[in-house]
Amino acid sequence: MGIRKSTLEEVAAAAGVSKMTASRALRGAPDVSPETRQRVLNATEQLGYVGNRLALSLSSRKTNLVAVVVPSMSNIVFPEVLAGISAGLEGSGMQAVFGLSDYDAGKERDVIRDMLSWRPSAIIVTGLDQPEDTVKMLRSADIPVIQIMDLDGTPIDFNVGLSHGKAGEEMARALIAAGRRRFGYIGSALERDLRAAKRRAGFERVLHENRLAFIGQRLGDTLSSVGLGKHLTHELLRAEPNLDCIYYSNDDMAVGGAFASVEAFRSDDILMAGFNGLELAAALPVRIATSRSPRRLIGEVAARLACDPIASNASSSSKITAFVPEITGVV
Amino acid sequence: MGIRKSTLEEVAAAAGVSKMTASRALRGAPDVSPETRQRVLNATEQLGYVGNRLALSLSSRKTNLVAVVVPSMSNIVFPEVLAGISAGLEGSGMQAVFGLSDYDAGKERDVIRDMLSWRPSAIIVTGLDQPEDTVKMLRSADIPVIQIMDLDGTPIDFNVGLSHGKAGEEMARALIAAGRRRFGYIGSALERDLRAAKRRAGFERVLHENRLAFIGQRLGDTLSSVGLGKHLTHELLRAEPNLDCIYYSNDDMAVGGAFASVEAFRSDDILMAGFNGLELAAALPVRIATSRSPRRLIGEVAARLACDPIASNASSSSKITAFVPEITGVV
DNA sequence: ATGAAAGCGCTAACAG
DNA sequence: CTGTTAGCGCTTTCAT
Repeated sequence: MGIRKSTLEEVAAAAGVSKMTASRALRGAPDVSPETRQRVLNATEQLGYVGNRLALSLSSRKTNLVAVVVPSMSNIVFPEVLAGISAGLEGSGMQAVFGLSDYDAGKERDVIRDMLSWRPSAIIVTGLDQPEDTVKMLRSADIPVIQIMDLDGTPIDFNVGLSHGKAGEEMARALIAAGRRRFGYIGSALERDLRAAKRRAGFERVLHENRLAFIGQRLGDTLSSVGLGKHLTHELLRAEPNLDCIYYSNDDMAVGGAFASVEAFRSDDILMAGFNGLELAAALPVRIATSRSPRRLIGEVAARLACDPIASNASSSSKITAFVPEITGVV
Repeated sequence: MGIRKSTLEEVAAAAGVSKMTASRALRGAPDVSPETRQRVLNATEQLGYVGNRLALSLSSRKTNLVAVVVPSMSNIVFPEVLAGISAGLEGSGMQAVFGLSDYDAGKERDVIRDMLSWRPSAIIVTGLDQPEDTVKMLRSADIPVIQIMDLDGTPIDFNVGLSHGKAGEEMARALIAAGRRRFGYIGSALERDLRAAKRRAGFERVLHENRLAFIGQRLGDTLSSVGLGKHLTHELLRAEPNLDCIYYSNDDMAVGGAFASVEAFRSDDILMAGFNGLELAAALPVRIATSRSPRRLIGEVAARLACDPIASNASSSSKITAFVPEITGVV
């Protein structure tokens, strides 16, 4: 249904040439006489011809498709990555196809298998923690695999992102240097959001190095959100009133924490620290600390690699592109 | 490159059957002997065979692809629509392909043309204000066209959304009923965000009916954001200190306005009103008014229509699915 | 500069 | 239950 549209053959007939000539004319091949080309173009216009990429790709054995798998759409971070990819692909003739894993390894495997059946020219996946069977599938696809966001692990092929372990460490160092000592932690679904778990681990590592520890914490089990962050913060502040800093699994949660601190009249004596550097966080009436993740840029770089893995790779000589998040708002 | 993988023929050979039998076995056709099926499955496993959907779709003349075009990814609203679509498609065997228009009609046309070349089974586009040539292209694609989000206009085929004109009207009525009289307006890029413009027009219509008008306004020219809303609010409050309510183009801007009101110690005597009903807005330490748009649901309904336009249509008897946003926070 | 033949990997439509 | 014959709409390759 709906797949029935005019074909190259009909265009060719209307223009009084062969399929091949029509094909060449449409693709702008050099060896077609100007008038023939014009006749073909007219016929195309006339019939409202739209090429069939299924046939094109099957025949030419290239799809110009980039498969992209991200865990979620309900946090603005991944849409921004996708926007970056979309921008990075612009003008390259490549098309992105997106799939969602919902932070679920099994679902991720299925989605990847599904996308591979379209024979994409490259695939971009989030994180480095795919189970072995997924990795095997990715390897045997025999196309460039670009793992993004995370750097803590062993990449399959290309890798663009940042070390979340180090991001947690650096944030802890900055906060301790600024004089913070009584830390709490608030996060959620860490068994699914592995990057948030790595940040927490890094943070805790530095606390221990400094003979410190989280005095209290609250862990939600639904996905992170501003409302959840606010709720858990109220709970934690009630249980542990003398914290001077709370580290959150991300900025959404930290913004909720900031709201809670305002409501509890604690915004002056406790600092909330998150991760991502959301636009929103910068506009807040109270200051929060955060590490800015260059997520849009990560998307653009990954897209560039997907377009031309050879050239992009040659120029950088390494298959790993590492970013270091910038810390702001620590006082 | 990369498109070379094992084929059905190889699987069939390895299993000692014909291509057709292998094909039937893999698709779970009823008339294949259990042992034959097992042999085929083994061969599939062995070779790491992944079906080629290009060939499948070309041959069977159906793609199970749903094309989706949204204007942007930088506002959480559209990712949520996509998540809804993704959820609504789950289990149907359909796959969504996304494209971005950047709120640009020309780009939208190109993106749509591009997507149509994949011969999708249905297409979902945002809004009702496509230029004529785009509409013509959509019509001649001869597949279900589902226009989402907006209801104010003439749909091509299916239509799922809400009336933004009425949403603006209702918000104005509610605010006036609550005693608000001195209104300001803050928005941005209204020549591109047509739905925001429709809300503003509806709002203004009701103001006029009540012999009221916007006392002051500020219009940004970049896309809406919390930071922009905050900045423009500070400006407007300085120029017009005695407003008692500001209507914003959406919740992002209104949240910025709420932050500004806190910073200006005006949060008790002025009400900020937006549109969308963001999760964030509900967690704010100050109250804002908003109309909750059922964007995720719109995505799910659209997806269902894309899967089975006949059945879905029969049950509702109409090609239009209208939602009415719920107003909250008006005081 | 143009055309004819072959085939991409799969399924539909018939046989047996 | 299984196999055979034709394509799907395009490009590739080789002629002319």
